[in-house]
Amino acid sequence: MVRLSKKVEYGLIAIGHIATKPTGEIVTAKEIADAYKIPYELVAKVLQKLTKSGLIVSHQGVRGGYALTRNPGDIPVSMIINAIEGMQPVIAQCMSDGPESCTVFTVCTIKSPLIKVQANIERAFSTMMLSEIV
Amino acid sequence: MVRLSKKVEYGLIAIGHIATKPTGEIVTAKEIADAYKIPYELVAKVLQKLTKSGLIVSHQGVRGGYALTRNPGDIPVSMIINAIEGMQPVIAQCMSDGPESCTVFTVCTIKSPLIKVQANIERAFSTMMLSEIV
DNA sequence: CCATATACGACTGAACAGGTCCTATTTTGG
DNA sequence: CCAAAATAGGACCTGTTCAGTCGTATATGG
Ligand code: SF4
Ligand code: SF4
Repeated sequence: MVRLSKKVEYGLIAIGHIATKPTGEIVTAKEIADAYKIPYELVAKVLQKLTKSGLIVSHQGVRGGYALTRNPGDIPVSMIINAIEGMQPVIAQCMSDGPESCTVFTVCTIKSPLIKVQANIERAFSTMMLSEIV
Repeated sequence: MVRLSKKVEYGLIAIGHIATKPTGEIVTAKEIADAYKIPYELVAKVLQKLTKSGLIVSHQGVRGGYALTRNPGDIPVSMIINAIEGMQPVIAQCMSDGPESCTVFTVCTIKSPLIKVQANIERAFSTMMLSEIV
C-alpha cells in the first residue's frame, strides 16, 4: 500500500479551509470539524501539530482558534505533510530509517531506481502550494 | 506513511534477478531467496502472483522454476506492482475504493490536486521498465 | 467566575504487514 | 516406480500502525 494517512488528508483540508478565509481571520477546530464532518478530536490534534511547526498560530480561550501565519502561496504542501507526519513521505524504509534498517540493503538492486521515483514525488509535493489546493 | 510493501520490493528484486539471466533460463525461488537473504516463502508467494499475472512462467517439479515471458525492456514496473498488489498504488482511498468509501468525499477539497500527484506517480512507474532496475 | 477554546497524552479496537507453517500437486532423474 | 525437488496455495500468528475516543489540564474573553 502507498497511501496518505487520514491525518494528512484532514490536515490538508483543514489548513485549506483556513486559507480560504481573509488573512488573519481566526477559525476554530469545531468549525472545521462541522464543515467537513471530520471527528473533532482528530482535527484538533492535527491543528496542534501544525501550530507547533509554526505554519499556523493558535489563540486559546474564548474566541480562540487558528490562523495562517503567511500567504497560502508561500506554503508548499510538502511542508504541511512534514509538519503532520514528522517526516517526508518516503516509499522505502531505507530512505527514512537508514541502510541498517533493511536486511537486504547491501544486495538490494532496486534502491537507485526507487530513489528516482522518490525524488519525483518530493518534487510534486514541494512545488504544489497551499493556494493551489483550495 | 506512503510506503511500498516488502512484497513489492521483494518482487521487484526477484523479477530483476530473473531478468539478469539469459532469456528463457529457469531460476528457482530458492536461488533468489538465498541470493538476497529473503525468506523463501515470501519470494515463492510473490513469484506465484507474478506467474498468475503472466509476467513469468513457472515450471513445476524437479528442475523447475521461473522464467521471463518477454523482454525486460517491455515490462513496466507498474505492471509488476499491479500483479503483486492486485492494483495500482494509490495515495487516497477514494481513488481505489470509490467515492462512497470516504465519508468526506462530497466536501473534500483536496481530491483534484491529489489526483495530479497520483498521475505523476503512475507515470513514473509506468515509464520505468524492468530493464532499468537491474 | 464560567463558558469556550486549545493542549496533550493515554487508551482502544480494527486492520494490516511481515513472516511462518503445513499440506497438496507436479515432474524429473535414477 | 519411487523419491526428491520444486511450485501452488491456504491457514495462521504476531507485532505494529491507524483511526478514533476519552479524560484532563490550561488559557482567556466577557
Ligand atoms: S534497501 Fe532495497 S529493499 Fe530495503 S528498503 Fe531500501 S529499497 Fe527497499
Ligand atoms: S475524498 Fe478526499 S479525503 Fe476522502 S479519500 Fe479522497 S482525497 Fe482523501
